[in-house]
Amino acid sequence: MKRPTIADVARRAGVSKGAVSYALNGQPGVSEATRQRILAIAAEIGFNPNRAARSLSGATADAVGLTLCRPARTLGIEPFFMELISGVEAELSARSYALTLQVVADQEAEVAVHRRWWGERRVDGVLVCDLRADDRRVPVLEELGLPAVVIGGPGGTGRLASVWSDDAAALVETVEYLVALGHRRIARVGGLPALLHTAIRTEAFTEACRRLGLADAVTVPSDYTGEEGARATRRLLSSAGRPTAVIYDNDVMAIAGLSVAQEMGLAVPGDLSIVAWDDSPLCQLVHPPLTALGRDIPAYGAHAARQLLAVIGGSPAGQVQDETAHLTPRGSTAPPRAS
Amino acid sequence: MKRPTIADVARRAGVSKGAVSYALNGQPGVSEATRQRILAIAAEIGFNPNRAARSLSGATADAVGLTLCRPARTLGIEPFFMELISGVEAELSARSYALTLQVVADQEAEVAVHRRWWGERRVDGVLVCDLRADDRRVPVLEELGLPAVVIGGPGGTGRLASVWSDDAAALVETVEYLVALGHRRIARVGGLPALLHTAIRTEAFTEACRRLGLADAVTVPSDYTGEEGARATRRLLSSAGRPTAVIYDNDVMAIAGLSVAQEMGLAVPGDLSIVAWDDSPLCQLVHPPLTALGRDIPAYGAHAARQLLAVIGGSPAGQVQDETAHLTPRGSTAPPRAS
DNA sequence: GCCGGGTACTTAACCGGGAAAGCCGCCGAC
DNA sequence: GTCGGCGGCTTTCCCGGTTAAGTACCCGGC
Repeated sequence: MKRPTIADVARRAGVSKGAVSYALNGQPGVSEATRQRILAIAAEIGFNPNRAARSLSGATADAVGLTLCRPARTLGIEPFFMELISGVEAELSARSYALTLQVVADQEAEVAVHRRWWGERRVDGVLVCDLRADDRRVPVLEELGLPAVVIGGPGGTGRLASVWSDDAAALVETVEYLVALGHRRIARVGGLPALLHTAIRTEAFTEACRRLGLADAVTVPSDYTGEEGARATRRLLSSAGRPTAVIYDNDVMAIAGLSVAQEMGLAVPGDLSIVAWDDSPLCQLVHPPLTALGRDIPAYGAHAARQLLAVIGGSPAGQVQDETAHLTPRGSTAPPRAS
Repeated sequence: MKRPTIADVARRAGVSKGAVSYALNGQPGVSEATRQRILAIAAEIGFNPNRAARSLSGATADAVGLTLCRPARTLGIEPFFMELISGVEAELSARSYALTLQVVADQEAEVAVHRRWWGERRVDGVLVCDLRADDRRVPVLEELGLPAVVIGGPGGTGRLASVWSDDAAALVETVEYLVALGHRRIARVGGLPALLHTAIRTEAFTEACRRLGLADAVTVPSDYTGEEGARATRRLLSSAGRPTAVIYDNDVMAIAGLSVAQEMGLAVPGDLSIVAWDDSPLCQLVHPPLTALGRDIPAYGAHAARQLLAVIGGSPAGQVQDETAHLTPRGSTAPPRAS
């Protein structure tokens, strides 16, 4: 089945391909009658302009790129990315932009992909996830002049646009809530230490605990997997002066932590309160349901996509603050049992 | 920052762009010395051939498409798709193919996307998920002649290539295992009834139960969400002659079912055995850990991608059978308590 | 009756590669 | 010494759109 070109439409309409181009793109230069005739013929034979030809003369690829730098296992287990992609996609497809996805092994590979995409003009811009401290992708993107929106921050995004959420505020709110319940020994199981938002959360946690006069604010680093979350929890719960509340940097680790507590004979929330970051439906499926810090991730993705399209369109790079995660108290948090 | 073209390389090398093209593509027609000089210059100035220009003359987009037709919420919660994408991506990026992703609302939209992609030559082929009985996408793809690989089956794929896994065999194995443990009342919480693999599983379940002489093989339809899984479980466990074992079509529903059982005061596995389909890490995070039917999903995706590249390359469309899911017994299954 | 100006087109150049065809100089064969 | 053939290029055209520049025609005004 061969695909019709603009020349086929032109021939059927008895006009030149220039006229067809004007008609299809809503440009002046053809009469209304001719325009309608051309549109009808194009629809009838199922004409779609060849994207390559259009890109070649127009210099726009009508596609944006997203690279994911996580191993397959943690990519699958975290609802975050798929929800983010849904949101990004909803925004992009409404404007007929395509999303090109690439899973990479490390930042080196990611930078190489960015360079290639830009050189090939395969994408008009990229979305950047998992920002790190002194992220090497930022200077490269600035140097290339490749439109980009960083999903994360604040800070560390150079002159690039970004969409960020105030994780520090959310964490402070959580610590204050736990302290209000009567907790004095609060620990945290953090995400990958290399990621900037982990550092931001750790800093905020430490600071909030000090301000509220809590003894030691332990953060155990982890990698978002259930195994690591379980291991970290075991370590915390086995220590002398074990915490009465633990905050987890994602829901999977929180669920693993809940299991460990139960396996060690500790009642949740009686002996241990648990708070999860990322309020996926999983939090409501376990017993007790988890108190969680949640926000609208698809909307986050949609905002990032919208901002990227704006940057591609020439708008100045801004730092857009998205909704702050809010705490939904459920059955996993309660005042600590008097000991 | 402007991007170098083949003409820039040619000028620097003091040859024509034809010569550069031959040199870069490993064609005969240039001396080895010239080829090396051109390659060095291209690398030095960071030349990448413009993908649009190459597509325009070569008629290949070097990209494949994947459409996902699920609401954002269930997309996020199911590790399946993200793992599948990881596998697809690994295979594609090894061959420098890009993956273009689109999330659509329904099959109508999906067909429209396929037509557009093909007309625009944006992709060289597509992967098709969530096959339905009498799937309307199949005849359209056949008519368009768009290379495609269906992820699912067997059956219903027309003349399209497919990669499938023998869900019926896996389900039979599971039923036989439960019967061997002593269960006589087994129920199932199924996935979306419209999906072909749900129908295949339901058919196999009913047939296996009849063959083994089990009274009634109830399948309660659901939609893969935890809420629906919980509701279905409540219904099953409230009925007279309630089942002693339940098989769930995904792990999220199984976890929800486990919660419901515990909330109703039933011991798992003492009063109720639970088997989950899709053995994600979540299955090992709950108490008791779930007996699950698992297989290597990234590999499944990689096989599909490899087959699609073969079909694009002109190989005849074949039906490739992938690994059958295997049962990993864990703590959620045991002989039923004598009642 | 001729000119100016707008409308409705056509023509042709261009985007950046790929590749067929052409050209030139050199070598060996007869 | 002349011709064929080949290596190593260059020239040219092509892919399928967009768009600047050109053209034919019509209409109104003076």
